Amino acid sequence: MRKEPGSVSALERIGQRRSNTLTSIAKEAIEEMIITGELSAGDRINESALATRFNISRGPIREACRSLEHAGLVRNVTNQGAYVREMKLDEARELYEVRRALTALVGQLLVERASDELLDELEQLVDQMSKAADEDDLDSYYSLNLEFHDTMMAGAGNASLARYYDDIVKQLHLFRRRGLVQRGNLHASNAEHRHIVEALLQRDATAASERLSDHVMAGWQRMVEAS
Amino acid sequence: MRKEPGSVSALERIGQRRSNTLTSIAKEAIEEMIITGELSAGDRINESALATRFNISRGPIREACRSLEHAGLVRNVTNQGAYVREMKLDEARELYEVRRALTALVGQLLVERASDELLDELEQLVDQMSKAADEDDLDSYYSLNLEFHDTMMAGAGNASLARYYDDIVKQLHLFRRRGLVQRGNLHASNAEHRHIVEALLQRDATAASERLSDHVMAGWQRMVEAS
DNA sequence: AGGCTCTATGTTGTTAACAGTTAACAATTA
DNA sequence: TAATTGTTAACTGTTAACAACATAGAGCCT
Repeated sequence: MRKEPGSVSALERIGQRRSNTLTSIAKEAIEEMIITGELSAGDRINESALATRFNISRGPIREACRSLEHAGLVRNVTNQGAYVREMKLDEARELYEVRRALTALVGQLLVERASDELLDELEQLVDQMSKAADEDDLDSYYSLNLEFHDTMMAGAGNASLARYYDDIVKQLHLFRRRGLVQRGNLHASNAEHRHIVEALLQRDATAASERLSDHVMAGWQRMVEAS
Repeated sequence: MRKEPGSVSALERIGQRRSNTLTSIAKEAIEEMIITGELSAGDRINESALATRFNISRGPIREACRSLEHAGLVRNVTNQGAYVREMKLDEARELYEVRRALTALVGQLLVERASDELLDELEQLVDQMSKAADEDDLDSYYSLNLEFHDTMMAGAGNASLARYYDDIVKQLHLFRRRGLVQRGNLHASNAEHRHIVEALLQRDATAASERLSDHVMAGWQRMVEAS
């Protein structure tokens, strides 16, 4: 078997496999296609087409789809194939409710377990986000926001929780009503962040979980209103 | 077109044939083997052996294992195969924390959405459990307890939440320190149930979620202490 | 004995081919 | 024209075979 020069990134990774199996590579590739929107909700996933595109056989792709099915990103219909899951409004609301509960738990755990250094870090991130908001730098705000939530999740020290949370966030990408964060909402959103960090600094579990809960639901409102 | 006596089930049979792919059958079979303990934590799942045992080929079994991997019941190691997941104490504690958060959410949702009829039903179940506890009828208590929690979950009206909850409960079967409910604990456990229903009847969201939360963690304590 | 290489065997990863189903389209009929 | 019926092409479900890898054990050396 020889390597062709102009191959896509996925193809390259297939070439240099040793620890990674084709299934896991296919899974990540398809997952990324879904999250980036290259495949959008309702689209059919053609096994043969994907297989030839990746220069592999259908087996690994079928396995990947099974995994993604349980992750809620793909829907398998017998004799008809795999479709990218369509996320209705009600389903998204359901997921946001679960997200809210998990986020509240993060708050409780952080109050118990967060080191002072981690809280410092969170404060700094809020400051940086404030600056980004002032400058209307949406990209920076977006990635800082991600880092803020990742830092909190890491501090909670519960890997299962983190996995479920990631799962839900990925599924919510299927509910695209555009605009993740609207311009005018940046300061409002960050005010909530600051409020959250204050509760954490005071080691107030009730306040922390309540404010995180509110933050999630406010995000839901912002998303829905930006229809 | 006339209706034949036996043709009523034709549509059903077609529907079953549609939904029953070998993969889904294998998945349910393996899942059951894991939950019942026929396969216990750490056991290796031999694809070929299972395939010959089920009289099918390895393909569907591999797909089933991929699905179960994402469900947290199976662990896949490259070039080495699938193992039944081993659940360490810390992982079980993590899952119980998530379970606690989800259960608290059930309480909040029930306060908002539960019909009076459903609350009646819950009250009756508590009474029946009390009777079963008096008679030391462990089996009855066990199934009533299941029904109690299922009823609450159904009343919460959130299918995603229910799926995640089920997932977690299935995983926790891998953490077998025997004794699900100890004899002496039946009345204690049911007192918590009654306490929960009271909060629901008063439509007190805070109390309901707090008591459900406590109930889960008490269950964890009972399980750990029954080492 | 203890440790090493090397072979043999079984198991997994991957592929290709076959069989059954679906869906779209052409052909037929009224 | 509209509806129904063949017909075909494409796709999925499943299987069987091949290649790559891992493990256990025999034999060998020190």
